[in-house]
Amino acid sequence: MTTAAASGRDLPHPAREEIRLESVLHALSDPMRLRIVRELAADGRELSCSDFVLPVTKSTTTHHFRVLRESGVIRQVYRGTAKLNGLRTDDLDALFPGLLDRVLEAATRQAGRPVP
Amino acid sequence: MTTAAASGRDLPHPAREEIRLESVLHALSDPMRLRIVRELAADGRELSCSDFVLPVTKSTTTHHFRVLRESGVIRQVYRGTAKLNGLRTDDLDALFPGLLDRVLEAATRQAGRPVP
DNA sequence: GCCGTACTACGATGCTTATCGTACGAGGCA
DNA sequence: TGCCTCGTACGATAAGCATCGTAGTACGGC
Repeated sequence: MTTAAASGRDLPHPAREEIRLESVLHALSDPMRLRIVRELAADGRELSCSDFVLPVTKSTTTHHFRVLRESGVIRQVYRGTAKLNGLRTDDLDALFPGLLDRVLEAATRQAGRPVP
Repeated sequence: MTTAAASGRDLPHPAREEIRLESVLHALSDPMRLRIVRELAADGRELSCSDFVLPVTKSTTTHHFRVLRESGVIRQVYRGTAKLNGLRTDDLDALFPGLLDRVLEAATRQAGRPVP
């Protein structure tokens, strides 16, 4: 846990045992959100929302990040004016072992290349 | 191919290479459809629609089977008055190795028991 | 204190979808 | 042939959701 002194308010996340498989699958079934998750996985670090260049407006981006957070796929922490996003790999692997990895692998296969 | 003499018309299925990960995830993200898929996997055989006892009407059931077929998750074949449904495990495993198994495993874990 | 950046909240919009009911077609069986 | 079962088609409905634009809040830097 290197969540060193995240300044500011914090956002509602589902606890590990509240994460529902159906919600996770639904969150991952949107191309834009799958893309976000792939980039997060590829980078490994926590990224701010503005690190993502998506072909939608900022409000739509906010919406997608919210869906990902509320489904338990990502964790969001305010850090000053930025908001850092990280995959909840620990929780997801504990609940659904291997699932996230297979989805990411499947996405890469389908795209024919690793994430840009 | 043991598709022995399925009587009657046949239904439109996506070819293997047309199956999209997002569509599969979306198909599996509905509780009713995930339940259908779990029962199909648990049984192993091809089941007719009426083998499923779902808390929805028949038209809704038809709709869910159609979504599963059009996303490439199941294969449907008419057999007299019945329609047999089988998982496309071969195609799914070829495209997205391990994905279906992990989803099924995750569903079982979450339900706390194998499919009824 | 003021400004700019990062993100949010809210309302609108149009599309998708999960659900139902009813009416219909296809095939087995008496 | 006529009936029953299985499943479909179609229309309706209500909810969900992906998207946008605008207006607003929080925070860091000047």
